[in-house]
Amino acid sequence: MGRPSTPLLSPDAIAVAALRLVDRTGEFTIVQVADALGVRPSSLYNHLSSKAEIVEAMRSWVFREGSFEADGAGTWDQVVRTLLRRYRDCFARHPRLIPLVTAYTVSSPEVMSMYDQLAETLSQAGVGDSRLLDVITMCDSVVLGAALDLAAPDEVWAVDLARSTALTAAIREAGSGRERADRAFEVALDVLLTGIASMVESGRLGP
Amino acid sequence: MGRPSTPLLSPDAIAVAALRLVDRTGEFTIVQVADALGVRPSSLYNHLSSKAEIVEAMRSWVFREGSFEADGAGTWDQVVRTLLRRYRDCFARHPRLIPLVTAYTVSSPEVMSMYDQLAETLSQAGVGDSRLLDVITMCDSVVLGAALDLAAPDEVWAVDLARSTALTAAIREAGSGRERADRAFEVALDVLLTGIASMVESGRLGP
DNA sequence: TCGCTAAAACGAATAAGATTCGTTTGAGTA
DNA sequence: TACTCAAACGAATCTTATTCGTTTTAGCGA
Repeated sequence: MGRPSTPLLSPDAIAVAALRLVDRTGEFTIVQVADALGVRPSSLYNHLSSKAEIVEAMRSWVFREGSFEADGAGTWDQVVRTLLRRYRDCFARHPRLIPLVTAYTVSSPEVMSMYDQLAETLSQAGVGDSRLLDVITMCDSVVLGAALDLAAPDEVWAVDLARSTALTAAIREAGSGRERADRAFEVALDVLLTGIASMVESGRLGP
Repeated sequence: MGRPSTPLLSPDAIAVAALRLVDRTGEFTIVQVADALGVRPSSLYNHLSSKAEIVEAMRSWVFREGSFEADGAGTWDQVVRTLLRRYRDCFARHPRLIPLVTAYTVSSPEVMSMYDQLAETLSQAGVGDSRLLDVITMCDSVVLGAALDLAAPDEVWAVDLARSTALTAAIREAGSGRERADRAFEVALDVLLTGIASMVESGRLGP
């Protein structure tokens, strides 16, 4: 015991270990994380000072894993689509983490940089300053909502809960699980961008 | 002590007491709820069998508080707007509850009935069965996202975190707090319904 | 009206979990 | 070589949820 020649722990190492537990079981405890790292629980506090900070470290790690660098290519709506897909992908890789991180909703720096690119792109597309933040907020809503959808159990869309014929038919038509959620997100992107384009054109998102 | 002539507790009474705590402090413990009701903690377990069930009871109560009965009047898009506004209003009345209930995302019966009305309305508006659930999912995303936005601290949109001039300007233009979130939601409804209408018209949401 | 059952409260005990703190060892540095 | 600080440990603590057995009494059938 005592200080080891090479450190056993680091915020990232802790985040990754915790993330593995969350991916597998949907939750984690300090003891479990410590065990996974071959270390005593109290040792974690030399690197992160609360369980909430571990969750933050997980969020940060997950967003660093996915890249938000603009590849700038294509029309404005293609750029927006790409950015939002990448954003959602970060969540999609770790669905069980979603309930933990949406409970706080603190935007990490990585996400802020995506907001920046979103702002530039939408602004050039003709969205006025006075509505820009509202539109960005909606983009964020769509992604976060899609993430929650991803985390939700399938039984949310159980046929027997539907009363109307329309909903019953809709549920039957739709697939299930991941594929359903993926398709729904793509449709949401279509609706979102069609709506923005149409409103810009008619001047309703002007300055 | 012993069984009282008139019961001190009920799931609703517990939910309301817990909700008051959440509204005030953002969290609750079993002991606090029991204290508020003038009762011992273990007594709660005669009515609800876990803390998670208390959260469920709160969710249920909050949705019963708001009414989703269709007033059927107006064009299809007015009906959808009304439904989604009421849905969001349920969350908006108790912003601090949002992080607790979005962590689970189990749809209560009350919400299912709203889905039914949404399905009927959108179906008659021309959304095909094969895309209907996707569109409903998006509506849900927009509302849940807006709810999370409502629960988020204002500093999410801190000017000094923005790097691009577009985002900086946008943040300056936007107000703050509740009014900002409310306006963003209205814009989101505009974009959402404009997008749906446009896609229906061009046949991209057909059967 | 009597007696049975089960509801609804209590109180004590348990157990899990996060967090603190003092201690130990060894790495890096003046 | 000595000093300092980082990083691990282990024990202790404190908060919370939850369980279980007990008590009292309401409601109900005979």
